[in-house]
Order: sequence, then structure tokens, then C-alpha cells
Amino acid sequence: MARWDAGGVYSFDRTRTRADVFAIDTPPPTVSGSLHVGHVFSYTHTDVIARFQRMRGKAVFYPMGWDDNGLPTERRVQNYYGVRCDPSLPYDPSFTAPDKPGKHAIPVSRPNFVELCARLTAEDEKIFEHLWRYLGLSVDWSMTYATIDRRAQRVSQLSFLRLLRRDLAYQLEAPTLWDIDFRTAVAQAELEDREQPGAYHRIRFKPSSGEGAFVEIDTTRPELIPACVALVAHPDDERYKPLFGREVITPLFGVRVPVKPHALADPEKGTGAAMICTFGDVTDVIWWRELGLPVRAIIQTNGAFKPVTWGERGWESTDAARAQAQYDQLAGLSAVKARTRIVDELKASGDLLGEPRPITHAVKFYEKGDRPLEIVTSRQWFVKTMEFREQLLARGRELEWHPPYMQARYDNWINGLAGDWCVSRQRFFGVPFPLWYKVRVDGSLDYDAHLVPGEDRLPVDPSTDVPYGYDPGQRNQPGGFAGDPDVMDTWATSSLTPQIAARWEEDPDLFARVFPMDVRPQAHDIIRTWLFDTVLRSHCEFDSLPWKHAAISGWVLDPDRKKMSKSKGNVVTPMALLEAHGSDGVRYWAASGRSGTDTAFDPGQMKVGRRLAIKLLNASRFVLAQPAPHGPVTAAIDRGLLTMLARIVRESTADLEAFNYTRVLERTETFFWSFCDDYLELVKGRRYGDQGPALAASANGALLAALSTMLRLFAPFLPFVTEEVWSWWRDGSVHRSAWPTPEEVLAACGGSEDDRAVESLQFAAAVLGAIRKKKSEEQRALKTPVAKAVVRAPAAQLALLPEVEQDLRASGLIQQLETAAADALLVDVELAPPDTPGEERPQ
RNA sequence: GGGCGCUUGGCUCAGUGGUAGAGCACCGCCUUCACACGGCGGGGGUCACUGGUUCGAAUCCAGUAGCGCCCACCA
Repeated sequence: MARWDAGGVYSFDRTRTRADVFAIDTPPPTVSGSLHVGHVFSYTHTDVIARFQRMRGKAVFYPMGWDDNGLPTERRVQNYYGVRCDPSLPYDPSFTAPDKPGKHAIPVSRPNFVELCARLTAEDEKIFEHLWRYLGLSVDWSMTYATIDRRAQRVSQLSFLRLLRRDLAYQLEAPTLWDIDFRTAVAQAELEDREQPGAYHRIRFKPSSGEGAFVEIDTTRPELIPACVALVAHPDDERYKPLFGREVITPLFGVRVPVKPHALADPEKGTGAAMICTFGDVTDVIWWRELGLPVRAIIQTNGAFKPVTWGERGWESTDAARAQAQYDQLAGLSAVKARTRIVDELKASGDLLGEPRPITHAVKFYEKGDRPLEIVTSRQWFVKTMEFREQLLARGRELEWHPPYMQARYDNWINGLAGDWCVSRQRFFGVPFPLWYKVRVDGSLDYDAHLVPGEDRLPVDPSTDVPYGYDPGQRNQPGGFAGDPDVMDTWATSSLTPQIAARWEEDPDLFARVFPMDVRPQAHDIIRTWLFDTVLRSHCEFDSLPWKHAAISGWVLDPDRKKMSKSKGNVVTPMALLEAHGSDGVRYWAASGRSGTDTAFDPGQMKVGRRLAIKLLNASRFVLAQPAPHGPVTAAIDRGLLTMLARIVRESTADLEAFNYTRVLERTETFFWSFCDDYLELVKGRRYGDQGPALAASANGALLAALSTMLRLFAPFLPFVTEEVWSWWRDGSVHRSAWPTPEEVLAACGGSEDDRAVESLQFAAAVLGAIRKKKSEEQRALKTPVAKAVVRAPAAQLALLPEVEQDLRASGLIQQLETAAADALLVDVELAPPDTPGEERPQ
């Protein structure tokens, strides 16, 4: 490793033009988590491609980023140091974190908190880099970035301001998906469904006229009755048609709400009528918006029912005193507790019909959260995506997907988009929105009056920096300014990794040499987030794809076919693996996993990889012990070997260009083993001069050419062992050597392919195999001489015999060799008697 | 509900029109002068199921089932 660094083997040559560059948009791993075997797996895939392209002569732009931005870091810092962020506190320059977290979290200011985040992530990054180097990633370590560093912040804020200037970013107060524990908005892309137990409650609503039947609905969230603003049913539903336009009275609270028709109401579900609340789920939001309903919000940002004085606008009740009394019981409670309470009240009032019927249903969660999402009205920043849907689908078709079927996930996601991208988060550790608002004389914020910094000032922190034309004393004062308190979604920054790594608008020369990049390697679970968002940003800013290829890797599954993850406790630490099986061994296993395919964690394969590396070491030692000069390759089986190898080189080059690395490794390995088992055995005697110097030179020439080629074919997969062997006899690094070409291999044996020579080699190997089989069947030592061998074969094959006979006699220890015509190859083998003393090599 | 992928020997997987393959595991043999962190050999599969196309199907087409994943406005 030290040698690679010292020689600048992996340095990016920025004098090269775009056509000679291969640029990789390396995924920045989340440093707050630990690296697991899945990282080793997918990063190896990328490294194989990087090494191949480098040997092909490309200047490989292979940076490394650290994703230290966002909630995972916040959470880790909170737990590691035992602190919590309180933005209202002033910065304390003398603050030092305790060695161990105490019982109670220590409140610290936002700048102090951010300092702790930076300190901890810096330590994590060192550990990560060590592992990557140990694994042998051919990253240019002079080009690292972190998603929270100044460069990333600058790019992130710059890109945001550009979107804002073009009206592609906007602010809106609207119902937003909200995590009540993290107390932040979350985006559609961060949702996941989880099966949760719940129960249908059948509730009756009294007609406001006092006449006619009660209207019954089923709901899983009866606690939201005070937030009910309407009932809804399908427009064609005969049962409810007469009710459309009329009003009903909510139970317990006595609020008059209309009955409305809407096509989304499913007559098959429940009673066919549903309660619309502000807001129980995303369907409520659609109904509320499309039917123009009022808001009766009751859930606060912490998930508790907010205190309400009944009688506010929109909260009229036929019995305000009763409504207030009912509601006072709920105020301050969580949704779950409120549900229990209200069910008791409904039972008492007779408005709950029958018992709740338990069900299991999918509920939306923030993917990192522990409690179901609520929908809370708040002011958030959005980036326009809906209007670009068709164009983004076209970008998806333009992108080359590996494997191709992964494009379906991208299309699926775009076709399912429900709204623009909410990019603001009510968190502390992240890239701040680079703007301020004017404060009106009455102290309220004028959100339409942004104050934005010049691009040359970026990055800014609006909580400490001051907009032009103002002085710090005017912060939060009437007539003054106030900083936007939010930070951006981590994906808002991560979606700019090509721009960050390529130093957009900072180093235009570099940017022009590497952007758009060649490949984005990533896993399939973040196509809807990272890949999609990156395409969006590039499309908006540059009207182009950010890269030409998307190389999608699968997951590593444990033997039970479950995704390996920390929470399941089935993760093996990567460092222990690398130490146990060797980096080449682990890489061998990883490289056997095809693009997009989930792969079983398999230490057995790592052992095989290590064995291959050792075999390569030993075979190389044999090849390089050149007992006679090497010279022109003339013998048939030597030319056959190089012809086969030339074909493998041709196929492997095409496969690696197409990101199909598994096939290359498999094919090269198969060739190498037959090279060891058959070819080396066949030429062993000849190369020592048994058949004279010319034929010895032919064997040695072929051995050297084959070894040189195989080492280079293996180099992207097994960088350590190949570099070691290369250093025994060649100058420089194998990883900077030229990728082999068929022409180069054939040049060593006369310049053209030779089918007949290939057949000769295969024929000789088959005869040798038959002799070995006989010895094995007879349970005799391999050094047992063959008293007599009769090769029965078609005439065409027998015609090949003279060219390989001497090699066969020597390697098979054949004393008497005869031939006979036959339809297919069959070898009669007669071994020397067991007690024959002359178990020695015939001359 | 829509979509994608997978289903080949005990295990992990190649193989996409022409007589079923590899590695691991298993069994047997061999300390051969590159390699016992080794080598050689062997047993083992009606290629999920049904139908179709074809001279011929693991391979192409249609459908079915199971598993996994992605997506969706699941009151």
C-alpha cells in the first residue's frame, strides 16, 4: 500500500481532457454508522471498474466523500457525548464534552453541538479511510470531501440560490409529513410503510336536520373526531347520494360537517363513507385540498393534542360547552392515549357501534423514526419536481443502467410522485438555508421578503451571519431581519455529490474535465432518493445527466436471506473479515456478486479467493524460475494457450467496459486453473530442455506472456497478490500497466489465432486427464509410469498427436504410446505393475 | 392494486436454442522437484409447475405457484 501511495499510482492526472478521463461519483458512506460488509461488497465492484479503466489508459477521477451531514450524525453525537442541542442557548467557547455520557443529556448551543459533530465525524473518517486502504480501494486520497464541509455547504447553498432565482424552489405553509419525535418535516422519499395493529371503529353521525338515519363510518383514528371537517363518499354511491350537500353532526363535539362526494372514496371500504380530518393521513390532505375544506388542526409538532378554546373560528358546535369539556380531556395527550379516552366516551354516548374490530394495516413512518408520522401544517421549502416528471423519465431512458431492469424502479418512483420535494428540516446539524427574512414593525416575519447573500459570500450561516445592509443588533428586531432557522434535507446536499467532488463554480478547469461523470455506483434502495435527486439537480442546473452510467449494486444477505444490518445483530465487522481472509480473498467474494443482485454472505468464497491468490503466487514462482532462455513461441500447445488467452482478453475487455466484472473473474479464474493443471504439467519437462533449447524457449516464452497477461487480468480483482508478483520481475505498478490486448498476446506467438493449436492443447489435456483418472481409479501414485497408452480417437485428432506427443510422454510418464481409430476420444491406459521399481521419469 | 427480480445437484451460483456446469460440502486416492494455505479423481440434478413454438427448450412465448424487493390516495 505504501508503494502505491508513494508512486502516486492512483493520483488523478488533471492535465487530461474529458475524453481521456473516467470519472466516478463515489458514494459517500455515512460516517456516523459503522461500515459493514455490504460496503466492502459494493465498493469493491466500483474499484474493479476503476482499476480496469486506469489500466485502459484513462485518468481515473475517483474521489472519496464522507456523509457526515444530518440526523444520523446528530443522533450519534447525542448518544456518544450525552448532550442535546438547545438552539436558544448562546455559544460556550469553554464547553468540553464529558468523557462518558451522563444520566441526563446536557443542553448545548447549536454552535457547540455542531463542533461536537465535526469532532466525532473526523475520528470516524480516519477509521473509514484505514479500512478502505486496507481493502485496496484505488481512491485518490488527495480528493476527499465531507457533505458538511465548507465546500459542500457552498455548493449546496449555491445550487439552492440558483433554484430560488429561477423559481424552482419555493416556500409554502401546507400540511406536511411530520415526525413527532424528531420534530421535523420529512420528504415522501423518506417514508416507509410498516404493518401495525389497529382497529376499525364504527362511529355514527347524526343528521343535522334531526331527521333520517344516522350516517355510519369506519375509522382507525377515532381520536381525530374533533378534527373532522367533512364526511365523504363516492359520487355514484346510491346509499349516500341523497346526503350530498347536507350536513351531519359529529359525535361528542356536535360540530356540523358537510357530506361531500369524491371519486377517491371507495364504496367497498368500510361503510363506503369516510371521515375527513385535518389530518389523519395523506388521503385526508387530498380531500381537504380538492374539496376546499376548512382546517381544524389538533395535533402539535410534538404529537400532543394542542389546547383549543372551543369557539375559535371554524370550531362552532351545537353544544360548545360539551365540546370544550370533551376536548379538555384530550388536550396534551398523545394520539394513542387520546384514542383510548375518546373510545370510552363514544361507548358511553352510544356513538360507537359494536366493539372495535382489530386489523393490521400499513402505516406511514419516517424511515428513521419510531412513531407513525403525523401531518402537521407548517412552513417548508420545496423544490419543484412535479413539472419535470416527463423530462426526468426521459433522462432515465438516456441513462445506461447496470443491470437494465433497475430503471423500472426509477420510473415507478417518478410515476408515483405525489408532490414537490420538501427540502427543509427542523434540525441543527446540516446545511442552513442561506437567507434571512425581513421582520415587520409588528415583529412578524415577512416570508416574501427574502434577503439572500451574494454567491461570493457562501457558505453563510444565517443564525450568525448578517445580511448586507443590516447590523447584528437588528437580528430578530422589528424592522430588522431574522435568519431562516431550518437546515436542508441531507439529500439536498447529497444530490450534488458530482458538483461537490468536481468543485463546481470553484475550479472550472477541473469541472470541465470530469463532468458529466462516467458512473454513479450505488445500491438499489436509494434509487428513489440519491439517484433520482441527483438526476433532478443536474437536469435543472446543467440540462444534462450527471453521469452516463448507473451501476447498481445489491445487498449482502445473511444465510437466512435477510438483509444484513446492524439492528439485526448479524453483521461481521469488515476489518475482522479482511484480516481473516485477506483483502484479495474478500474482494474475490465481493467481485462474484453481479450488478443489482443481492448476494449471500459467504466466507467459503473468501477462502476460495485466498486460495486463488496463493495459487497465483506459487504458479508465478514456477513460471518465473526460468531455467532456460525464453524465445519465440513455436510449439503447438504454446500457441494454443496464447490463442485461448487472447480470446479471453478480448471478451474480458468488452465485459468490463459493460460493467460485467463477474464474468471476467470467472473466466480468467477458469483459464488460470487449467493453465496450472494441464498446461504447466504438459510443458514441465520441455521447459527444462528435455526437447532441446528451441522448444524450451518456446515454452518459457509462452509462460512469461501468459503470466504477464493473467496478472493484468486479475489485477483489478486481486490487487495485492498481482502487485506482489509483478514486482518480482517488472518495473512499476501492475496497476499502471497497460491492460492486455488480444493483439499483444498473439504477437508473442506469431501474430494470429491458431485454432488447430488450441485443439492440440485440448487434445493433450484430455489424454493427460484420462491417464490421471486411471491412476486415481487404480489408487496409484501419480508418479506411476504408464506402461502402455492407446489413444483411440478420430483421425483428425490423431493427426494432432505428433505435435504434442513428446509433451504427453513426458508429463504422463508414458513408456509406450500407440494410436487407434475411433469415433470419440478414449484412452486405454495400462499402468506399470505396482512392484516395478523403476518409478522414474523416462528420458 | 401496479411493477421488477428470482426459482438449476446438500449449499452458493454460472449457463439464454444443440448430448446438464463450477466452487464449496461429501467420498476416495496421492507428501509429484511452483504449491499440503496443496494436487488428482469420484458420486450427486426429470434445470419450480403447466401448456405452446421448434427437428431440438434450463434457455424463446403464455400462464400458474412460491420467495424476495420496489411502488401506490390501504378511511
